[in-house]
Amino acid sequence: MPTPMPVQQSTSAHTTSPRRRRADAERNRARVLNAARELFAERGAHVSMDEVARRAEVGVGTLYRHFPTKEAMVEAASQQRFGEILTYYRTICRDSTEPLEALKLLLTRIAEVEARDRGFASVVVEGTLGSEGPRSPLRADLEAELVSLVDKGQAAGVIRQDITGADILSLTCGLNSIVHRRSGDWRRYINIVLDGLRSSRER
Amino acid sequence: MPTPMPVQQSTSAHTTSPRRRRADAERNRARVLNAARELFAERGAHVSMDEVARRAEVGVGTLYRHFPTKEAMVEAASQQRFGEILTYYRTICRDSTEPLEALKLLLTRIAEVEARDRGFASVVVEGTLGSEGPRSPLRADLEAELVSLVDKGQAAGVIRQDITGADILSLTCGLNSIVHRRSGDWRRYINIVLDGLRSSRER
DNA sequence: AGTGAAACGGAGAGAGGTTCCGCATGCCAA
DNA sequence: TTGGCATGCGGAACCTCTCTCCGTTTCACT
Repeated sequence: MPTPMPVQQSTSAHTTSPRRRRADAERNRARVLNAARELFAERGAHVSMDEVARRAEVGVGTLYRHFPTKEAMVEAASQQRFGEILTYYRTICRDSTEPLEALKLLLTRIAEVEARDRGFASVVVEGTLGSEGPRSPLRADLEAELVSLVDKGQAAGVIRQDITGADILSLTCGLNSIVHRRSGDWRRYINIVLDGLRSSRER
Repeated sequence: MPTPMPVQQSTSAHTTSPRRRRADAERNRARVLNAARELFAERGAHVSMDEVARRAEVGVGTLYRHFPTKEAMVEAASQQRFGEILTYYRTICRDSTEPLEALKLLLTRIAEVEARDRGFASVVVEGTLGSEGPRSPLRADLEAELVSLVDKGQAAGVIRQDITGADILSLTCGLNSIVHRRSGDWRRYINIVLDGLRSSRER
C-alpha cells in the first residue's frame, strides 16, 4: 500500500471533509457522476468504464481516483435516486398517510424510478440479492423508513405480524422483474403484494 | 460462419439425434456437465470456464464444442434441477392436490433447490429478469405447469383473477433473494405471497 | 493397418476492470 | 508574481475472463 492516507469518503457527499479537495478535482467528480448517471440510466450498469470516462471527458484513472471500483460508482450514481424517493416519501406520505397506503405510494414510486433508470434498478436488485458489503447511506435510510413503516402498520393492526421491513426490499426484486418484462403490469403486482401483507383481520 | 452444420441441440438431451456422436465426445460432455453442476452449485455461476475445464480434466476448447457460450452451459447445468422440480410436482401434487396447496408445495420445492444450488438460483433470476432469449425446454415446461395451475385455481375461484402464471416466476425472484439472505425465512415469504394470490372471497 | 472425419488442447485474441507512474495543475507562501 | 510542491490527471499496461482457431490426436469403419 503506497498511499498513506487513502480517500475514505469517496462515494459519499461528505459534509465535513477532513481535507479540502482541489477545485478541478471537485469539478471532475461532478462530470464523472453526471456521465455515469446518464449512461447507467439509459443503458444499465453494464456500460464500460472507458465509455463513462469518454462521456465525462476524463481519463479512466480519474474515475478510479473518485470511486474505488465500478460497483461503487454505480452505487454512487444511484444515490440520487434513493434521495429522490426518500424526499418524496418524507414530504408526501410518511406522516399523514395510513401505513398501507403509504407503502403503496412508496412501492409505486420505486417502480416508476426503476422503469426510468436501469442502473438504479440493478442496484436495488444486487443490493438486495448480494448478501455482503456495506449499504450506502441513503439506501440504509430507505430501509430504515420501511422498517418503521412496517412497525407502524403492525402496531395499528393493519399489517400482519410475521413480517419485517427488510422483507419489503426483497419483494421489490420481483417488482423490478415485472417492471422490465411487462411495463405497466407492475401496478397489479403491487396490489398482490399489499394484499399479502395485510393482517388477516383486515381482509 | 465456417461450420456448415452447427450443433443445434447441444444443450438438450436429444432423443433422436441427426448424427451420432463419438464415444469420447459423449464421455467428455458428461464430465463437463458434472464438473459444471458441482462448481456452479457450490460457488455460483461466476466460476470461470478455465476452472470448469480443469475440474472436468479437459481443455477449454472442449467446453465450447459442447456449449456455445458460458451462459448456455450454466443453463444446461441447471436443467437437471428444473427436471427434478417438475418430476416432484407431477408425481406429488399436480393432479391430486388443491391448487393453492400445490402452489405452496411447488414454491417450497423451488426455494429448497435454490438454497442448495446457487447456479440454479441465478438461472431462475436471470431468466426471469433478462427479457430476451429462448427459454430452455424444461424451464418452459415449468412455466407451463404454473400457468395451468393458476388457471385451475382461478376456475375454482380460489386464486384472484388479475394474475397470470408468468407473475409467479417473478415472485420467485424475491423468494431467491430471501433464500440467500436469511436462510429459513423463506417459508414466511411463501405464506405472504400465497395470501396475496388468494381471491378476495377466500380471505 | 489405413484413412478420413470428428474431437481435442491450449495458445492467444479481444474486452473489460484496475493499477501505476510520469506529467500537469491548482494552491499557498514568500 | 513566482517558486515549490502536494494534489490530481491521462492513458498505456496489466490482469482476468470469455471465446476462437488451428495443428494434433483419437475414433470408427473398412
